[in-house]
Amino acid sequence: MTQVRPMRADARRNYERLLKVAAEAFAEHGEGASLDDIAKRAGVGSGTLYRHFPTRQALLEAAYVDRIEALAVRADELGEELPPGEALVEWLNELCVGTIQVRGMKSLLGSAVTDGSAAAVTACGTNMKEAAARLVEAAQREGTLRPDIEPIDVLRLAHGVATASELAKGDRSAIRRYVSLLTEGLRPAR
Amino acid sequence: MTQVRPMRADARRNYERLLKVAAEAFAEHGEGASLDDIAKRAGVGSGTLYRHFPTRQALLEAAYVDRIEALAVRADELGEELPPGEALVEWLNELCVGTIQVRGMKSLLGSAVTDGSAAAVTACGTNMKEAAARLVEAAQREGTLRPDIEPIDVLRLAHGVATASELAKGDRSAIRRYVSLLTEGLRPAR
DNA sequence: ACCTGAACACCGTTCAAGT
DNA sequence: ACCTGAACACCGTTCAAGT
Repeated sequence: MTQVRPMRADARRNYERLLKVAAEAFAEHGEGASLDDIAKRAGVGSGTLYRHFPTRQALLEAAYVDRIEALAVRADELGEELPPGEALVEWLNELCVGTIQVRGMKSLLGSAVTDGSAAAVTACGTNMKEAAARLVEAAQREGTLRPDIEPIDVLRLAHGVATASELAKGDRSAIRRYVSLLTEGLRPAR
Repeated sequence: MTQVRPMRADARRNYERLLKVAAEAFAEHGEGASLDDIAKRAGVGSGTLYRHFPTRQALLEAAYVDRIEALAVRADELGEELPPGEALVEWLNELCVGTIQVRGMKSLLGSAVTDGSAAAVTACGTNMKEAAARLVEAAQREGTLRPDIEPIDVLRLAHGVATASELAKGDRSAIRRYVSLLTEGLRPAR
């Protein structure tokens, strides 16, 4: 398939420096961190940043792709350890907490689950959707999840809970309340 | 109290033109609409915009203050027409739908319920929080709402549901599902 | 008292020139 | 093949000059 010729040594060095600096910058200043600043801090011209990462989303995704993959793997682990319903609840918990702790990841998750967005067909989006699908389908077979919920709904709602939690800033009890509310609402009608 | 001297005729004219144009611009381009463009379309210098509305939030709030007030009034109407639990559910429905339909209102609601934000002590924020408090307390007395939920939680969660719904873009059934999930989750534990 | 618009600072993006 | 950084466009914000 897509024959990936190895990068030239300097290109690869720049690519990796950019990723490292970008992760720091997003963590520090949020998803809107200055791209020019990232290039400067990485010691490269701004054009180089654009050559490697044509859009802000591309950089965001590259900087966090390993965390996304870890979350997808975690879904499968939980699916093996716990009954389907509990696995989904626990995964949602970790997903929401993780999304809030790592600034910038929320917007990445968001664009991955936006309908009609070109970014929706990214590796990270597909990864997450497949992971969610496995947990969702198992829980629905078991009867512990509302049957009208689609995998992508779960991801969107996690994004919503993360957004609500951000509004609570320092309030640690709020996020716990919001996640529990989400998982309660996901249970089938009484 | 704050003695409000009437504005000079030209100042008042500009103020009103700015509000009208701003509402249009926010509806068209979202909360990030260009302020310079708003000033130009209103036929005033950019300095005039800043004189009347020192921050983007101030303009946003002024443009939508009537809608916010209508929502607060609506809360009381529903409180008289329906049993407390149903009133809250119906109000949340209208709040979420209204927030999604009017672009720009979501960020206004968001900043109104952000902890530690200076904007939290705005007229619109207090208005909404008081309206929510009346419904929340009544429903909790009735026993149809989880006792650990605070009025501000309800507003933050509505904001979260609106965010999740935005990700679904055109999907009309998604928002219904997300709101129903929120109201289900708000019911006391079984 | 209020308005105007030039001036400034900042940021994203492109591209000609360089290696 | 890749990098650099000047150049451009755009936006928010301030403020001296004008009425």
